[in-house]
Amino acid sequence: MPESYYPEVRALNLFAQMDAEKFRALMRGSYVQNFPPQIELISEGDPSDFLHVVLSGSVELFSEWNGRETSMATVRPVSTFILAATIRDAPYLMSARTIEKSRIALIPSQDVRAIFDEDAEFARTIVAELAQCYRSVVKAQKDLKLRSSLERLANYLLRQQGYSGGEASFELPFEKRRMASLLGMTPENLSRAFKSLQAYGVSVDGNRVQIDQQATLEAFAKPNALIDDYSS
Amino acid sequence: MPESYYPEVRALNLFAQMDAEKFRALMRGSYVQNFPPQIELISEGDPSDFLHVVLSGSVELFSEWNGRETSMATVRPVSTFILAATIRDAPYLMSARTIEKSRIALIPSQDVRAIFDEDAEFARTIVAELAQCYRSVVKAQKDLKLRSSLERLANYLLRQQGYSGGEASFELPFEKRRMASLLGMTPENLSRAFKSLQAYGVSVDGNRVQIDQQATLEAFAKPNALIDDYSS
DNA sequence: ACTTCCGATTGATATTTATCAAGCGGTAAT
DNA sequence: ATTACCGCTTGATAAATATCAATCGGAAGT
Repeated sequence: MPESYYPEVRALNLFAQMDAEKFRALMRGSYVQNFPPQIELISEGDPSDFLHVVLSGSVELFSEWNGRETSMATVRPVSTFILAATIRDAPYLMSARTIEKSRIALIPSQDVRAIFDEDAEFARTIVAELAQCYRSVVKAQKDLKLRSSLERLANYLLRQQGYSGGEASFELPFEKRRMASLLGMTPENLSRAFKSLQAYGVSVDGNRVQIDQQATLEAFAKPNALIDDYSS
Repeated sequence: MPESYYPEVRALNLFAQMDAEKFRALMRGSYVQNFPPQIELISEGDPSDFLHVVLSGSVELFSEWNGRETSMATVRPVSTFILAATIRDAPYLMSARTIEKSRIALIPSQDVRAIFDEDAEFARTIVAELAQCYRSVVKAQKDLKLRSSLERLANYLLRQQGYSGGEASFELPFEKRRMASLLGMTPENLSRAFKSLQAYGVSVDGNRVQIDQQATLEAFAKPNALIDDYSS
């Protein structure tokens, strides 16, 4: 990786605290690349050669089985993905594709494992990141098993509203078909679900959502920190 | 914790490799306790004061929302639970209750975090265990989102068969109502699903399952290493 | 042996969700 | 400007799943 990229990567939480020498060692075998939209970066089942870090753009993690496909998560800057596979030196459980034009850092998995053993500060950061990822999936699973699709959508909208600054009106971050898959429903049902939420003061125009009766929607959605607060 | 318990805990993967001195330090503030069945050990939302290790018996992890409850996982010896909450010093996302009479080791979370910083070997083991947990939840989520309840049951039976040694006949590890919740369905539908699987050579008598047409069942279930192989 | 209890099962029905088919409406290329 | 495309929406229908009510049957206690 050209040294000009170092500061950008260095600024990430994952690398900010680590020893300068170790950081250089880690960067030496790494790449930063620009990818166009819709490029499949990794395929589930492949060996995990690189830890990936999204620097800009966005990436979708998805999985397939028996001809079906589902969206598992979206990764936005600045986050890693497939950290667990890297650590265990195990095959990827999910595939990844760019949603939009994205810059991705690729760090050889074996270097990550080696530096993990040498740099306690780095080890601590890695384990914190991994624990965070784990908790996110647990929350997603609770969302899936405890809520109907309408309840999932209502809470999803409230979360997005929070990310966007809390205003009554905000933009959905991507296409509705992708949202539907992420929420575990079909695009047709997502349409109908939006319609049903009109009763709670939700209106949609393209990607713009407006929540006119915040309290009413919240009374229906019953958001819960142990499911919906992705920061904790 | 009485020193007589040390060897038993020391034998666990999590502690086997760590420095003797550090191990003693970790044990000094710990407990081993026997619990009767159906005791709620922790409640979701509580602060994570102790890392728990199941030494014998079994524990159910479950979650609640809006008056509904779902089983998230079962923990069997010898495994930890709520490791991620311990590491992040964050509230538990799941509650835990004993299924049967169980012996549980309780290790103060702050000691785990302290020793993590001091003992690189321990850190490596912790991170491997955590990565394993993460991958398990991802597999569970793929199972939920990509498969119908009948397909989930079929694959569940094949996995249980594998754990039991691969014979055509084997025992289900616990009550059907708990299985149903784990698989994301109602007890009524689990009953009906078993009936549907008769067409693929599955018969059930109480907790004993018999698979008469292994190939037929597998052709229907289409088990996949990236979902069903919990060892990788 | 009898009763009580409780999980499992069964049947009838309702709800939720998916599928299929058609049409709408914006965008981009010709 | 026109056309083709594609994602979104809508309606009709089917399939999957849940709910409700009743019964069965084994285990535990009397």
